[in-house]
Amino acid sequence: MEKRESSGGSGSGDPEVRKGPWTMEEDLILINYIANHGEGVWNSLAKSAGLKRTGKSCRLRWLNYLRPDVRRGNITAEEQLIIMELHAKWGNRWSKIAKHLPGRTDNEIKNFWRTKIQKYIIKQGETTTVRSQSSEIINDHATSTSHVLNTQETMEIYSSTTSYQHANNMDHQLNYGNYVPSSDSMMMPLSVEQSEEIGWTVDDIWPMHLFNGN
DNA sequence: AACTTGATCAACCGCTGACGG
DNA sequence: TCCGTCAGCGGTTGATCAAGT
Repeated sequence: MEKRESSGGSGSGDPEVRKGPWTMEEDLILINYIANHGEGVWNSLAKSAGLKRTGKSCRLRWLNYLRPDVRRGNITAEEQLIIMELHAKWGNRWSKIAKHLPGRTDNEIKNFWRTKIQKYIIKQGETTTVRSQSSEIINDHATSTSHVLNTQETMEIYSSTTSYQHANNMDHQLNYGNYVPSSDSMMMPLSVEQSEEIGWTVDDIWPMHLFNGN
């Protein structure tokens, strides 16, 4: 990795371009700048803000982490159902899937799929018929009733398909955390507990940026 | 307690399509 | 039409942490 600067014309030739994890200071600069000037052309934004980052990096950081409407924390059972259903329909169109999960990013959904679901499916061996099959069943449950599924029910649905028959084994891997059945559960805000173990979080930054004036 | 292994996720890379000159 | 720039997307990597031995 890191053999050369980013492609696609969005990279700068600047040898001083910073890479790697973002610092709190960088986050603050980016948040403040966007709060004052809005999102714009990312390359010029990065320069104007005084960040030694590529526009691409700034955009990614903003979209995946700093945006105020980014919802962090565990993927709920309901969200998982949606992900599986849409993935069955569209495949790896993560951004498209993410549009149906308010507050979730394509990166997050992609990671979730790869680390949880795909791994499980690979274990089961086959995939193709699985998706449509589970999708149909999920559709039945999700659209024909107003009832919101809880974790147990979600797993039962998966278990009812031949290929997801061991899905109960996922239970210990999938941490549904504070899933709260609600007609609007997709919009449930992130709880404090969900991010408390990180040294600093976006929650720390947003109030700070407000106090920074502007 | 020390080491190994596996899981998670932020961030990067490379590609593609849209758009404007 | 061609070319350069940019945003956006999907795949991949690597750091970190937790669990297991």
